[in-house]
Amino acid sequence: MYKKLTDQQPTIHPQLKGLRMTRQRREVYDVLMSHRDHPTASEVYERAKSNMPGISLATVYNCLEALVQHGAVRQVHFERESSRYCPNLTAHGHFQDEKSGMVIDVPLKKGASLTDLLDLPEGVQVNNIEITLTGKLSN
Amino acid sequence: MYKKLTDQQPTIHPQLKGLRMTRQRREVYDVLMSHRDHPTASEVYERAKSNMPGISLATVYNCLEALVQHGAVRQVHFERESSRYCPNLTAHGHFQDEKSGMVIDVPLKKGASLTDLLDLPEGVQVNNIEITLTGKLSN
DNA sequence: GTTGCACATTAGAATCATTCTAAATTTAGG
DNA sequence: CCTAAATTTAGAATGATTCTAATGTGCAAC
Repeated sequence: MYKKLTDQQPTIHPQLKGLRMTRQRREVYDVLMSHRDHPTASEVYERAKSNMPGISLATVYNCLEALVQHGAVRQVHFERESSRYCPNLTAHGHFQDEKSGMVIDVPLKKGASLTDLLDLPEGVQVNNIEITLTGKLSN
Repeated sequence: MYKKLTDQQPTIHPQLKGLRMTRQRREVYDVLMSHRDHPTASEVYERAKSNMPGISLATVYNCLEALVQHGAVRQVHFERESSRYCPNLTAHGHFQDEKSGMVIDVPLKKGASLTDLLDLPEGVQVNNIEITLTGKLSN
């Protein structure tokens, strides 16, 4: 279970080193770490408001951007739907159920590496990879 | 070299079977097949206008959607940028250069299959896969 | 070859996620 | 405690895409 960040214990989390810690960023980070689904910015906003009623949507966007830039959180995209945010930093892809819209993490099999599946041209430096699947979750 | 579709020779292309062939759909399809880069809807619109000045942007969107539904063309997404359209129907991913925005196809190594790299839960039916890489094209 | 009608096209308005703006506030270092 | 630089905020702006409703057209059936 994720333990909420407090003012007393501000930045133990390695991913947040070097990121100026504001109340709003802490709250947004807590929202992501405690639910661990794949909320959109608006969903994060709704959740954050329950603890911090005055927070604004623009701030939620700003905080999410800062967390993404620092590598504390990843952005996930399906088509041109709203960006979703994922705190799982291991190499993995995402599956979205077409009916419900629900997103789940899809781990890579261990030892597997995407880059040796792909025929990349010489001299490219890959900074980010997204693997997104869509389909039906029959169960 | 792709040979333009004509009214005389309307629908030899297997991917277009069952799709009602209008002048506009033919034009949009020709644009995609003859350049084979990864244009956005607006770029397709600009190119289509040179042959068919009266075509509208809404129609280009409609035609692209129809071609995608029929599996004649694929949509490609980078973050929340405009959708791009790709006539390459083989299994492959896409790489986008961060500086220029240019997109290139990244083939899978032969014999390779993405699904046996991934630890998918039981009973999921995968209908679509996108593999998108971003980074620097150093050369 | 003609016809009918379901499906397409069109211009412009509407939508909606996201980014921008500029003023007020807050953080963290000294 | 003070200050500079960064952050927050409400609301406006942006921009890709979709919607609307009126007009036009492909093509299957005759």
